[in-house]
Amino acid sequence: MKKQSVPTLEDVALEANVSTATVSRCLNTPDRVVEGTRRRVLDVVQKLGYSPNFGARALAAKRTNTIGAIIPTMENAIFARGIQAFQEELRELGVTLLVASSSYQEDIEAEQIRTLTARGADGLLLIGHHRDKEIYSFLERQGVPVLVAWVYDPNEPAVSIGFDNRLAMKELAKEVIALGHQKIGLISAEQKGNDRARYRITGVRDAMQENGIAPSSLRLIETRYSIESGATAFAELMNSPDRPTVVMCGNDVLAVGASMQAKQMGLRIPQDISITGFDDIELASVADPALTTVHVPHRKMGQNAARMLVAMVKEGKQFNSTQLMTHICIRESLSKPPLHSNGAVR
Amino acid sequence: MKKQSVPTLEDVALEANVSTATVSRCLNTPDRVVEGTRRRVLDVVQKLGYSPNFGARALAAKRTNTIGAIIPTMENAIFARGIQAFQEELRELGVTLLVASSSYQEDIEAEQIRTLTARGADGLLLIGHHRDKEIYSFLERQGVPVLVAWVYDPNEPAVSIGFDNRLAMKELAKEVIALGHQKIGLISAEQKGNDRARYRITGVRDAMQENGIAPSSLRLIETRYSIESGATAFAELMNSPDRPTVVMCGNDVLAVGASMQAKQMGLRIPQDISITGFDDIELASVADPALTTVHVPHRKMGQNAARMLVAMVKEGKQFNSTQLMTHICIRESLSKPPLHSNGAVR
DNA sequence: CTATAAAATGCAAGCGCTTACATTTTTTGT
DNA sequence: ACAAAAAATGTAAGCGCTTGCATTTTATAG
Repeated sequence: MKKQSVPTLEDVALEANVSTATVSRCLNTPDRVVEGTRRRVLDVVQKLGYSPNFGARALAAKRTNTIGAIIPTMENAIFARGIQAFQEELRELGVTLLVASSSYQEDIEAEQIRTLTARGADGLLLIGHHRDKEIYSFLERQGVPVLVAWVYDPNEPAVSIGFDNRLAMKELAKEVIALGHQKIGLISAEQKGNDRARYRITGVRDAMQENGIAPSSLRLIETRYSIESGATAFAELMNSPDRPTVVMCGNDVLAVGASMQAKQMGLRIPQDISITGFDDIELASVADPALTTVHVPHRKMGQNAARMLVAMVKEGKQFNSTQLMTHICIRESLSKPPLHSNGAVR
Repeated sequence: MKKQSVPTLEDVALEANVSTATVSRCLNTPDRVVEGTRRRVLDVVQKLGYSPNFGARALAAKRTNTIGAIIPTMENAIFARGIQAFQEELRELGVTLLVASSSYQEDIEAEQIRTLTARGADGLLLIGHHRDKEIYSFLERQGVPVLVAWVYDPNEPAVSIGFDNRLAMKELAKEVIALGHQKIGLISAEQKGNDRARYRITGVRDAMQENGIAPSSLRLIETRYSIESGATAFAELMNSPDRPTVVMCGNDVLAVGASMQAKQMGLRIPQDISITGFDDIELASVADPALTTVHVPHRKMGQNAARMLVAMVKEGKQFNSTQLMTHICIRESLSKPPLHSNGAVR
């Protein structure tokens, strides 16, 4: 007949005829216990199917070997690869990852931060700098180190690992402009609470300014990240008077949506309309035509983030923000504007 | 000067001039505390930035209001929508979701199950039935209810919510065969440890058998779930002698990969080759041509799963497995086989 | 073989919270 | 206005684990 309740350290200790302290040591610092005892204890652990209670452990030891990450969404691939790499590296380091998503909503993010902190996350990975000051001070008070990813901005107080979104987008925009495009459409995520989106928009504006293109030549649409909304936004852009000759998108998902819509409208890419993305996720290279986009070193970012954060947590190490480089990925969806492209069709 | 350490219940109690019990009640059962006291306490909570320690709470209360889910991958959209809905519904019910991914590896899944259990997950959502018996008995011993999703199989001991993968795929295959296809290619996920994949393959086989098609007419390739591997597998299928006239795919991601590869090879879909998917994720309807696939009610599954699991946890309720219906989504990527399609091209 | 250092183990005090039960305060009925 | 019932609050016992310190055992040296 099975024991009714979950076995505890004490059950193991009793059965193995040692003290709870010894059992604990067998589990946490096995080399402080002599071979024979250890084997005996571990056998009992096995036999009883003992599994330590996390809450009690966290309470007593004041650390959890857990790191939390809060990403805006799990619904598309944008964060998937980076987080996957992050998780893999953490595993190597013996740390568990807890992921939560905020649906791009600040209040939900704040709640998730509290939840993960209360659950004893030793450190937190957050996306982007933008959030209430109060959250940062809360985390500081709790003694939970934070690493911001997906952006690099040395002027922000929080330490970050990522890339210069503004610069990356600016480089791409310069490329676009160099090809002769003067009227630029831009489909972006909503700027509110999303500094990556803001940086990228600024990047386009900067490139335009540097090339003497009037800011009014930019058609900006903000929408949520999904293939479908990319398609809708694209249609809107195309149906406006004085339509752009290129549609730059805040990420690859939007760009794929735009691209599908273009085909649907009978527009050839890039002959009739150029489209660019951002991120270089798998989708970008398999899309037809393959997307010109900005390559982001997601895996590298995830790996480094893991190492940094663990060092911050375990050794109290301080880091400076780390910049990773992006590069432009020229593929088929971008070319010169069509010759007589001054205005709407017909 | 700020307090050095994280404030505890006791700090709040002292400052508010009440007992810790009262503070605890203010937080957990506010209606058992009189208005004035409550306000005073909550003010102090606010002021001190107090946040309850999860471990201590779990330890004392023996529940965590947390549910864990372990999905095979976060890398693509297959599970995203269902899990998103699951999470949203849980939020409504005041329960937090913890997600972990197993990378389709049994041992990692087992580890994650232990981790989440030790962390005090009150219940677990798992994908598919297939896993070591020992894991089930472990969970039973720990008193952690499990709900299996993405499959419906009343013959399995674990209670599940999902659809009949075999039947769904069989229906689609029957449709395919009815159009005249005799040589069928099938790109599947690896069967090992993935009962959904196995069920789906069986579905195709069943449909073939019912229609008197020799089992040898099935070309099966197992590969991992990614656009790229879908493309590779498709190429392999096309380059084999006696190539199929239709390529059925274990999911939409593979199908999109196949579709891209087809275009690359100059094959028209569906005139030269038909392709089908499974899941009906967003990608399927925006793909060009739009994918004929099996629609799975992901959101509904997620929602119901949340309600069931919470009822199991909170009220100890027992459920029978629940079947959700899928339906075939006929779109453009499937048609009759080309007229003279007996063998390789040329 | 004994003295001493080192290694192994045990003891017991919390970690921060919830909750049954005890006590005090407020409300209600007459 | 007073007793009894109800509501609010306090007291204190754990929940299961880690860990500093004390004690016992084993290894090492003379």
